[in-house]
Amino acid sequence: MGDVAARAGVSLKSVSRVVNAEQHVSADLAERVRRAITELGYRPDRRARDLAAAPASGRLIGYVQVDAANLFFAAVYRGLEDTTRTRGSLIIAGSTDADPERETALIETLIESRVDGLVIAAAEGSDELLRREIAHGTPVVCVDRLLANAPCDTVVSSNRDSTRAAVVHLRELGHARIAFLGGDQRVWTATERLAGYREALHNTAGELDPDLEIVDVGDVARATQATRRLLTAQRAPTAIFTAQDRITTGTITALHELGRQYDVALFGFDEIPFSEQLNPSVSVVAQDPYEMGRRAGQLLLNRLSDRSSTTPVQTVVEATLRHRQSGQIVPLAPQPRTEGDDRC
Amino acid sequence: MGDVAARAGVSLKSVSRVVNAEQHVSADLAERVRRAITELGYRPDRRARDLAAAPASGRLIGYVQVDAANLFFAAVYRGLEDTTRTRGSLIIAGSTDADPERETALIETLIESRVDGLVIAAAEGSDELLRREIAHGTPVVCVDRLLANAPCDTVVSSNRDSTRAAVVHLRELGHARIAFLGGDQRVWTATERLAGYREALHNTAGELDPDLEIVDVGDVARATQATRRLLTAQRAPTAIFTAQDRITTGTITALHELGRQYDVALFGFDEIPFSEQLNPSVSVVAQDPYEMGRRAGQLLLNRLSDRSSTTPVQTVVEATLRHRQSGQIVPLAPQPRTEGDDRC
DNA sequence: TCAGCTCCTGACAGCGCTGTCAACACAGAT
DNA sequence: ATCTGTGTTGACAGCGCTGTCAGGAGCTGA
Repeated sequence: MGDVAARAGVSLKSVSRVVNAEQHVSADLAERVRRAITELGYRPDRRARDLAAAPASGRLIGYVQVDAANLFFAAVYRGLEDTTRTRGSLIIAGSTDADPERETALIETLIESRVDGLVIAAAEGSDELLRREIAHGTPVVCVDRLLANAPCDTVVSSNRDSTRAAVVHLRELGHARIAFLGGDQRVWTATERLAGYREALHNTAGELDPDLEIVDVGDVARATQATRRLLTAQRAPTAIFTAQDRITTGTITALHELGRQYDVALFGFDEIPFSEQLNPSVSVVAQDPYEMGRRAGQLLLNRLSDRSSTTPVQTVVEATLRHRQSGQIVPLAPQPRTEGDDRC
Repeated sequence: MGDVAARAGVSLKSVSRVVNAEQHVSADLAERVRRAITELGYRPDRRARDLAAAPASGRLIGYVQVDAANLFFAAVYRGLEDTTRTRGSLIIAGSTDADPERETALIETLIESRVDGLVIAAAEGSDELLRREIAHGTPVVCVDRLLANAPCDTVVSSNRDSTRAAVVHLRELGHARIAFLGGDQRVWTATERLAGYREALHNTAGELDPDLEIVDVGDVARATQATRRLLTAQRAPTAIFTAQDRITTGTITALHELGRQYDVALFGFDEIPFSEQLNPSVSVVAQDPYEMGRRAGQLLLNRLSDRSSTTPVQTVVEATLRHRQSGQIVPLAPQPRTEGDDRC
């Protein structure tokens, strides 16, 4: 920057003014500075600018996610990126793999980078650290998770309601025994979905059999295994609700292996690729992660521009029931039924 | 930091020493400083540290990708993240959506953030800017693309060779007319794959019909349409090579629509989700994007630690042919055949 | 006792930029 | 001729930290 100033024969401050397009700069001087800049290939140093300028210009945002290679988190990221780009913000992201230590370390590093805002789409954890940071004045938005006892904006899906709706649908098809395959119950979304399942059975006077509630099968292999066990057991379920994309994948694999894909109904949480092309096509509750990221970005930007308000905003992004073939399969045993089409 | 120093009754420099775990610090002083740090909740400012410290400590890495929500780029990101985390590096990423202007703007912003290294996994573009930056001393690694006339490390897949192998395989099954559906030919990987297709036909004395070479159908909808057109035309192909995951998806959709999925052979480039569960299961050339990201990270770390070497390193990550059902379908018309199983 | 050494500590400049404030030029008004 | 106001410019301090260097304490051996 000094070189530019020297070459243009002006002061440092004048270069700064030109670079920032401030007013009260004569056209002549601006022109000289601009020429010097291109001749020297000068690029301002963002770090120094942020250091010297007033704090929290909203130029750097931290994004904490479970796994960047997971479609859900990648889509949230994209939504966030697209909303915040308009303000010229950059995003520093990191994956935690649901490891609390990694999560804490990552958040600390982001804080040290003096991000102007933090978006957390991650498993539970680091609550204390986050609360301290919020108290310290950094805007934090939680996506797909909660943060108790802190004024923290939140964006979540309609986990419980949508699960309940899907399971009620299976009940209306005549299914008496509906299994639930869910993920790690330490995660809030997982408990919400289980609660939705129970509510559905409760509301429709359905059978609440603990044997049909299988949790902590959050990866493909365990879901495959659990499905096999479920279907080869006595009093096997006639329908399965899978509470997560990886579980849905595992269950589909098992169903195809056993050749049961046409007689066991399946409803999954999370859209999966090729849900339409599979045979039978797969009914799912589709979240909208891109929209969740967009909302998170907007909430963050709002906080950044208006730091006075402290009431946290809770946003629910409605998930959509996508009715396809697998969720329309009716139970094999003769049952009274009110609706439903054939079994493909 | 001043507060910490005051509270501990020491100088700024001593706090700095403790924070950086330098030697020649008495246990007593270190203890006092540490206590003051926790009491005050002090967190060092990474920006200021990087600004004051010697340059290029490899703490910040820029990653330019086409689309963060795309599985390929997300996996590259993950590989990059996992390799560079060991050095305590953070990654700033941005998506370009293959828009050259966005790409240039993004790279410039990253340069202004004084990233210590740059990984570019993107469509072509910004070559001049990158060359300048390389000349300026910033290590740059190109993933899945080339950068001519610059000492730039590169990580690519075996696009041409693997495509050739897959098409040769189809030829050996007896397919005389094999269509090629490819993406934007301004992109290097797309031209490589087309070249591999042509080499395969050439090497096996196959028919090179321009009508069977369809390019610039890089999204699902256009691929679906192109497949329909291809199969309803006279002298329709008996096998299709799709040069990209989105094209493969579109072609599968069309094949299922037309009920032709069992008599038209399909081999795709890029692994797709549920390739095993679809019926017929889908043969693909599987890239290893995570590994590509890992290699890119290693190359970058090497450059960062040894700035002397200037010879660029070219890395090819071998793609794998995953033979499944769709690529084993033999042509309908009676043909001499040497191998292959039934048509599902 | 004192040079010569190691170990520890702090003063100070400076990284590259921006905010503040003062200075100056020149217009129009008195 | 003097005053006020507006537009333009630069000097300088300081953002939060680290590198350099000098100085003091404490130990060794002569």
